[in-house]
Parts: sequence; C-alpha cells; structure tokens
Amino acid sequence: MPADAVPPEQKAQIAHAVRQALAKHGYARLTTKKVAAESDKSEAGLYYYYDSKDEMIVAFLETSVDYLARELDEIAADGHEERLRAVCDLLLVDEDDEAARGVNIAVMELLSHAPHNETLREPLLEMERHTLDVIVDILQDGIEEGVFRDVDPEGTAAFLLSATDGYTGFALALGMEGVGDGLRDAISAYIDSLLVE
Amino acid sequence: MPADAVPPEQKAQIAHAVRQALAKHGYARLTTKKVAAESDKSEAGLYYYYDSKDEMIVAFLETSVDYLARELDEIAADGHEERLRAVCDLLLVDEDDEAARGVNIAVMELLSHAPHNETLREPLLEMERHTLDVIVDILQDGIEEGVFRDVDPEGTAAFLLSATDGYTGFALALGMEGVGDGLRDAISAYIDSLLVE
DNA sequence: GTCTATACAGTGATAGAC
DNA sequence: GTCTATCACTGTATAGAC
Repeated sequence: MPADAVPPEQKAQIAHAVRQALAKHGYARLTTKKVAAESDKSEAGLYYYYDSKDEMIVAFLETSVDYLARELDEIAADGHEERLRAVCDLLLVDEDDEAARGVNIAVMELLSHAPHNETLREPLLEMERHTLDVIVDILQDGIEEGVFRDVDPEGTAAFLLSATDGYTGFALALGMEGVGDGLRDAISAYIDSLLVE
Repeated sequence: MPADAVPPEQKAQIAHAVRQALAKHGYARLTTKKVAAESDKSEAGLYYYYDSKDEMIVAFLETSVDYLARELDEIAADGHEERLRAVCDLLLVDEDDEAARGVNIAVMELLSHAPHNETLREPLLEMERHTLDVIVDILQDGIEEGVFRDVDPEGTAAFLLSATDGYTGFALALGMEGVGDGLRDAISAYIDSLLVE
C-alpha cells in the first residue's frame, strides 16, 4: 500500500508501536518483530499497511513532527521572552520523564543515522527545520519590538537548538545525573543576556 | 583473547578500520564484514584479537578518547579566554572536513545507542566526562584569575558541550548548510558575555 | 484484513587447514 | 596468525490460508 493511503487510525497505531519499540531498544536494534510486539498486530499485519520497515519509522516521525509542532503552537506564554523560555523548557527533556527520554534519545539516534538513510532524512530535516524556525521567529519578533538585543536570530536559534539536542545526546543518553539543572540555569542566564537592559 | 592483551599495533589498525567503516555506514548498519573490508584482515582475522564486534568498537572508542584527550592537551593558546575559544573551535567540527564529520556523527550515533548497550556506555561516558572536565577547569581557573565572570563552571561547560555535540547531531548529520557559521558566531558572542567587563 | 508459515539474504562467530 | 568454509541464528519481506 502507498504510505499516504494508510488510514489515519492505523497510521497512529503503528507509529505508536514504533515509538514504544524505539524507546525500548533503540534504532540500531529495532526489528519489525519488536514493533509488532508493541502493537496489536503481527509482523505481516504491519506489512499490509507499509511496504518496508523504514516506512513505518517515517510514519512515527511524521506523527512526531505533527505532535511537536502542535506542542510548540500551543505554548501559552505572554511576551517573547517568556515564549522563548517556554520553548527551551519544552525542548530540554526532563531526565525523570522515562518515556519522553527514551523517545528523544531514539530520535537523536535516527538523526545520527540520517546521512546513511535517505528515507529518514527528509522527515527529520523537517522536524529540526521547523523547530529552528519557531525559535527564529520568536527572536525576530522580540528584536523588532525591542525585547531582545540586535543579535543574529539564525545563529542564536541554532545555538539554543544545538544545546537542547546535544543535552539529549550526551547527558540523557549517558545518564549523567545533575548535568541538567546546571545546564537549565546556564541557558536561562544566556536568555537573560539576550534581553535589552 | 582478552581485550587488554591485544598488541597496540593491532589495536590501532583495527580501531582505524572500525573508524572508517563507522564513518561510511553508521553504527546501525555496521557489520564485521565491513570492518574487515576496511582493514587488511579477514573477518576471522579480527576475531583472533577480539571476541566480539562490540569489543572492536570499544577499541575504536578508547583510541578516540586518547586522541581527543591529546588534542585538547596540546592546544597552544595564551590565557583562559583563548583556550576556551580554541576548545570550542576544536569541538565544533568543520562541515567541510569529510572524514572528521563522518566519525563525529558516528560517535553521536553510538552515544544515542548507549542506553541499550552497556559495553559501549563506559568508554563513551569517559569521553564526554573528560571533555566536560577540561572545559570546567578552564572556566574555574579563568574565574579565579578574574578573566571570567563568576558563573557556574559545571552548568556553563555543560551548555557549551551540549551545543557542540548537538551541532554534530542535528546540523552536520542533516547537512544543514550555513548553520555552522551563525552558530560559531553565537558561541563566540556567548564567550564574550562570560568575560568580565 | 489478519494470521501462520516460510523464503531468502545476511550476520556474528567458530572450526580447522595452512 | 591468518585464511576459507561454514554454522546457527536473526532479519526483512512475502505467500497463501482463512
């Protein structure tokens, strides 16, 4: 079946199973058998809807992109400064949130494998690109309205997104305890430094 | 053979082959056949020295830890500010350096898989821990000597390391062109903000 | 649509010749 | 020490019954 013809309900179910399996086993050890085990279907049942394992992962990624975009969109914060803080807070995964941690680390693994897998690259690129754009927009608006200093929005956004992504990749994945709090404070202080006096 | 009994010359050769294979194929698609293809040995030849594929990867990681530690140690820079800038410059891989890029992305992938692979976790933890300590030391010394403001060294170091790691994971792996320059400038400006007036 | 059974291509690791 | 040959197993994907 063409991937875009999969019924939404089935797509959501399979994406969820991929999500669970990825969080449990990581991408390198992900198998269709493990995805099936997390779903209410057999392996063959999955292949009725998707033609390959990669397409199932793409379904998960597309669902994640939508979810993250909605989360970012629904942030209720007054003013550009508070919005920026809220976005960073959202992206800096709580190390005690077991589920979110596993999924975030898995996405990091997919990201690192993107150079070798064209199929996964596109949805991942859209995910990062969109998040980056959200931050850039906040910065631009804030600069125009005199909230933030006249910094380069693109570079500053890349800095913040790199830091939140990197935190997942090195501190969360390795279980470095205590790093998160200091990092949160440092990012908060950095945002302070972006404000006009 | 116990891993610590492998002759240094053989360890270096195998580590190099793992390095090449990882850069070409990534961790998720790494096979002993591909490692052998990058070396002057057969698959069985590799197993004469190491008892498992994971041990070969650990050999690569240990070699990388040593190499990075030496690079950090050999940085010739006057003063704490310049040292900090040099370290960040070293950690922010040049996107045009094909070889370094591939290896760095592969390490990121290993990092993301660490939660699911105990064997790899230890050398990776040491790698990140050591780099973090180097940055913390520079910051502490600089603060004592009145070069840097009285910031939290741990949090600030975590911020910088997260940013450089994250850059590899999201911008380099996805081939986001142009992000690197803006990020470099933003980090440079951040380091400016750490200095006393 | 969903299942069981299975084809078929690797994969990690070993045996045994040299 | 290094190789060729091979084994047991797992992985993706498909066939065909229901």
